[in-house]
Amino acid sequence: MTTTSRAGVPGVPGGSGRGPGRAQLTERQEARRRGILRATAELAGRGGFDAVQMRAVAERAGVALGTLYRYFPSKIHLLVATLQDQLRQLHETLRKRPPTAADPGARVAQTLMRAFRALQREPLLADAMVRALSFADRSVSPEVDVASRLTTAIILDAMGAGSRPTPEQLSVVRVIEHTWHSALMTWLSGRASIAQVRIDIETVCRLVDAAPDRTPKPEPKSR
Amino acid sequence: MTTTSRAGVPGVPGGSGRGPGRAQLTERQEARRRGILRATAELAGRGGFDAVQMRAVAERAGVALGTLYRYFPSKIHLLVATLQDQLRQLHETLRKRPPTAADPGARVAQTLMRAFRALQREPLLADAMVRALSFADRSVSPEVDVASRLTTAIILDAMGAGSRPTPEQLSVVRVIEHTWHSALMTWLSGRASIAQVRIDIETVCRLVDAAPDRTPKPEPKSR
DNA sequence: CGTCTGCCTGAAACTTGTTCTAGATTAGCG
DNA sequence: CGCTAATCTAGAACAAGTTTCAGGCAGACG
Repeated sequence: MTTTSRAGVPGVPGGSGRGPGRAQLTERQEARRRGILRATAELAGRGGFDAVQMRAVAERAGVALGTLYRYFPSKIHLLVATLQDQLRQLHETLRKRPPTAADPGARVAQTLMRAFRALQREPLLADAMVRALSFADRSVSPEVDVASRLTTAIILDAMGAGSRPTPEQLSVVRVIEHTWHSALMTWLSGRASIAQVRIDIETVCRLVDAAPDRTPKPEPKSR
Repeated sequence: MTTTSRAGVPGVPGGSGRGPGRAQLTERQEARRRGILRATAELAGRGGFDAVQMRAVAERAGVALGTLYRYFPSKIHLLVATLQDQLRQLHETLRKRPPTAADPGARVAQTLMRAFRALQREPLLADAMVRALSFADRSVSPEVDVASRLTTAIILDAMGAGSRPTPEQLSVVRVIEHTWHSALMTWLSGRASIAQVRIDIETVCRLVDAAPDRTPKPEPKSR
């Protein structure tokens, strides 16, 4: 249970003797991986977290159960990878059609509400991904971190914070992210309405305009 | 799967023909319930979420597995009930020694940091409770709602918002709660440091002092 | 061409949450 | 006291995530 990552044992298919960095997959392997993620998204979209059953994913993707586990060491890893996929798509879309509001805070709110509407179109898929994200333990930290960084990038883009956000701004972004995830969860579990989620998002986004774009104090902190 | 709550079938021991409200338990049953919760907290404190295994809880509490399930219809229910317990204790403690800071926002931050330090003393118990809370689906909504209301009450107390908080204040409290839960999760999964959690809490608490204590419109709400 | 190493398959096994069943106990009540 | 309904116990059974194993296949390399 929660074996974390094994040392030298092949984790991802191609991850044995290759370089220590990103394991790079062959053509067929890349296709297999995509097929697994597609099967996952389909199942999740139809029945939410519970419908994403490892045997079902393997069968639908046309791979053996053991192979599925070789690509994704747990159901949580699988769903977090799916989330990463969706976030990358969203980031792409947003890059093409950026938010239009004047204030940075309003732009962030607009962006998040757009994402929220996208999730409302596939509530069961959203359920699966968000539940996985919040259930993830330490063994999934690296993957969750990637997802978190993607979300941060999306919010920073909306703020127009440029390439060097202040620590102040980063704190605000973290708080926005916290609110976003948690508000989403309350909506998914039926304890908050869509309107309430909007209010929460707008409330927390007020912090953005209160945070200075560039702090006028150039003192370097020692960590 | 996720059978939600059955209609007339006995859910809690005493919940068959009695009044429609809270099922009230006999002496022995109340003791049994407490014993189960104690066993749960002990196991959680020693090994976190994974160590709270239903068979182990039943054995340690000296009840049969079926009985455990009669009292708490799932592992998640069990852990959320444990959380409710802890929140009630915390609320009690805080009532005796309220935060001392001058500004409402600072008082809230002080209160949450005190709670955070308490959790740091039992990180594995915290892990179990928070993971359960965030993994809870619709079938646990009522119980999660109780926990949420307890948290809200604690924060409102710290704000000194009196008995009639404004909708504005309630939104801010919800956002604080979101941040609190999510920041806790990032800490528990090792993706954020204690210092970072403090910063996030302090950041979000800035919203408190920006929200009006009493809106200048004295219209009474019907409710 | 033959071999070798690593990847993939199919299937069984194991773990833990959850459900079910049959019988023993208990509590309330006439 | 004896009856009845609810509760509790022990244990099997089931479901889904995860692990393991024996063997097949394919490309790399001599």
